[in-house]
Parts: sequence; C-alpha cells; structure tokens
Amino acid sequence: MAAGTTPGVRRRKPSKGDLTSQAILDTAEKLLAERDLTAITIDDLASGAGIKRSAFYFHFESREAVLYLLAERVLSQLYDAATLWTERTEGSPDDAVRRSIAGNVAVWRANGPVLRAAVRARDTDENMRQFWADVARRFITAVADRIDADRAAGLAVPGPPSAKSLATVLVSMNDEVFYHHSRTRRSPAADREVVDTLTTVWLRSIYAR
Amino acid sequence: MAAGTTPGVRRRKPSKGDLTSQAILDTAEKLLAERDLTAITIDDLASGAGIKRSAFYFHFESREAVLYLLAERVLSQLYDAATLWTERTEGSPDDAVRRSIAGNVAVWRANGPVLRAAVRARDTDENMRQFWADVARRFITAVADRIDADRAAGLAVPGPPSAKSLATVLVSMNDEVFYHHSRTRRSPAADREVVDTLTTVWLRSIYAR
DNA sequence: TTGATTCCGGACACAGTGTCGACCAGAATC
DNA sequence: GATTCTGGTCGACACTGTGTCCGGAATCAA
Repeated sequence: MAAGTTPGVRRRKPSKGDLTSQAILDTAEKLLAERDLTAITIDDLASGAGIKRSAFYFHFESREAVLYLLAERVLSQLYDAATLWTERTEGSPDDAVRRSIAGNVAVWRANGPVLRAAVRARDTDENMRQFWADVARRFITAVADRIDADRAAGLAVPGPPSAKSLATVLVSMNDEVFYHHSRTRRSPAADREVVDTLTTVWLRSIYAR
Repeated sequence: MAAGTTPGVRRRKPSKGDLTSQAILDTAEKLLAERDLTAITIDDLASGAGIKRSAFYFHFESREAVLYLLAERVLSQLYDAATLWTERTEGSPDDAVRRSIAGNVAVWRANGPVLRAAVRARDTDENMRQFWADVARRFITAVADRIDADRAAGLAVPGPPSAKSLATVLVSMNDEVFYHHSRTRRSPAADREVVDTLTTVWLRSIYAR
C-alpha cells in the first residue's frame, strides 16, 4: 500500500529514521523467508538496512521487537478471516466455516515466514508468548460463543464436550495444520484438500454433519 | 531401572566415561524442567555433571545430541500408546481410541519437558527435524491404514476426505493439544476433559459417532 | 544561522562456542 | 615393577555475537 493515499489524512513525510526503521523491517521480512529468526544476526538486519550494527539499537531493542511489529500487521488479517464464521448472522454454517478456514490458509500462504517465526519466538520471548496467548484466547472464546449460540438454536449437537473445550482443540488443530501446510510448496489442489479436510472435521465435530 | 538386573545378561560395569555421560543426561533432563534448551549452556551441562566445559565435547558434540538421546527413549512409549488403537483387532473403536489418547496424555505428562524441547529443537536442528518428520510419517500412515480398514469394513464413513488427509489433521491436533496441555498444572480432571474432547472429535470425524 | 534533536559509528566489555595440545590415571602388556 | 596405551580431563586460544556508552555528524525547526 502506497503511503499518503488515505484521503483526508495529512501525514508528515517520513523522516530519515522512519526510512531506516522501515528498511530494517523489510530486510527482516526478506531474510525470514530464507532462514530462522535465531539464525539472523543483528548485523544482518543492520547492514541490510545500510547502517552499522550499533545503530540498529536506536530503532529496535531486539530482533524480537522487529518481528513483533511485523506480526501485528499480519494478525489483523487473520482476525478478519476468522470473523467470517464467528460473526455469521444468517445462512448455513457450512459455507461460513469453509470460507473462514480458506481465508486463514490464504493469509498463511501469503505471510508464512513471518507467522512461523512469530509462532516459534513464543518459546523464547516473553512478549511474544503473551501476544499469542492473547490471540489464542480471543479466537477460542469467539469460536466457543458461536458454538454455544448454535447449540442453543438446536443447530449444533449439545455438550459435553463443553464449547470452550471443543473450540480449544479445533483451533489448535487449525494452527498446527496451517503452520505445517504453509511450509509446503504452493499448490491450489493441496490448499483445497486441506480446507476440505479441516472443514469436514469442524462440521462433524460441532454439527455432526 | 537399576543396572544389571536383567537376568542372563552379563554387562561390563559402567566405565568412568559412561558415568559422566549419564550425569550429563541427568543434568539435561533436570534443567529442561525449568528452562528452554537454548537457555541452557554447555557449561551448565558440564558443571552439572562435575566436569569442565571442554570435557563435555568428549561425550557429546552438541546440546542437541544430548536431547536427541533423551527424546529417543521417550518416543517408544508414545508408539506403544498409539498402538493400542492402530493395531486393535477386535471390539468397538471407541474404547480403543480413548485408551490410545489417554496413554499419550500420560506419556506427555510424565515427560513433558523433554518432549517439548525435542519438538522445539525441530526448528533449529536438522537431525531433530528429520527425527520428527519420521515420527509423524509413521503415526500418520498407521492411523490412515486403520481408517481405511474401518472404512472397508463399513464402520467408518467413506471419504473424501482421504484417510491420509484426515489422519494428518487429527494427528496434528493431538500433537498441538498434548504439547500445550503438558505445560498446564497437573490435574486429573483437566486430563480427563482433554481426553474426552479429543476422543469425541476423533470418533465424530472418522465414524460420525 | 544557530541550537536542539535525531541518528549513526567506533570502541569496549562480556558471554558463549568449538578446538587444540598437554596431561594424567588406570588398565593392559611385557 | 617398569612400560605403553587409551579413555578421559583440563587450560588456553581464537572466534562470533551481543549490548552499551559516548563523541560526533546529519537534519530539522526557529
């Protein structure tokens, strides 16, 4: 997206510092496509942005901070995709679930390296841990609410298992499958099969379809 | 298990080196219970075993090599648990699936730190990657075979999705759930709920139960 | 133009890794 | 009992990467 195109918003032209910060972000995204975050040194990031290593610390306090910014942007897209189902107001669940899952697969395809790095950083970085815990919580409660609503409406089979518990394992399944699938060679056929399979499991588990 | 108790097997008494190797293994297992593998230095392992850092390299070539040995032992237990279902010969699937899942939860409970570290090391260590790819492949084909057999017998609902694809997502779900669940505070009630929920999803997905 | 920020680089101290050769104790051999 | 041999250990070294501190250059606002 080009800068300054949003109508009615006057923004100062990016300062030199903004430019290098962005250059660092770009370098990080590029390098993440080829290797793990832990295998990327501060110097890789700095020299990729045309500055010395010590100057990096003026812009970010760690590699993880860079990743954090990168990940935040992608995450809103994930929410949007999920919302297709959790906030559905009409129509059968089937298509909504499928579209929501397909949307997630698309986002993972487009941003695999960043998302995978962010997931892995969970294990070493406390902020990232919190970040994902939050994400998971939001997803799970949204799904659980949806299940409860559909159970109340007689659409979904009643518990046990509790909506929360069911939501937890289904969301976990998706996360893991998306993660691994995003590492495989691009293939529309494979994408379709993954979406089909996950959709089937969701529908059978929630609606006994 | 105490050494030298197996009847009829004469084994040389452990040499000094065997003892230190074992001490390193023990130290690693102990430390993994409190922090990540990457946060454990070679010196931590060495001094925990009562030797200097440089002597560590006589026994192992890396931290990962230590973990590798630790993980291999635990893995056979995982296989045993899974076998309860995949090689079932009689009776209804329900109990077999449940027992198999419960067995896995138990193994993860008992060896969480080692298993989690081994999973995480997948991202940085090529051997570990291969190791888990192998494990996953074996699990998935075993499950897929079972599904195919039950479909042929008219017990399971026919595809699509293909048995392999279905097996992949279900095994992924279990892995992810086991991983996270093993980090939570021990609780028989929570264990039961996880087992129940996973069992439900498996049975509904495969048998439309 | 000047003064204040903003941004950058050189230098330092430090932590961890991996390797090398010297060495030492105890078992095996003469 | 003296010897060799081998398994195991250690100290020292070179190297990579991190984080900080401070002086100074570039940039921007007035």
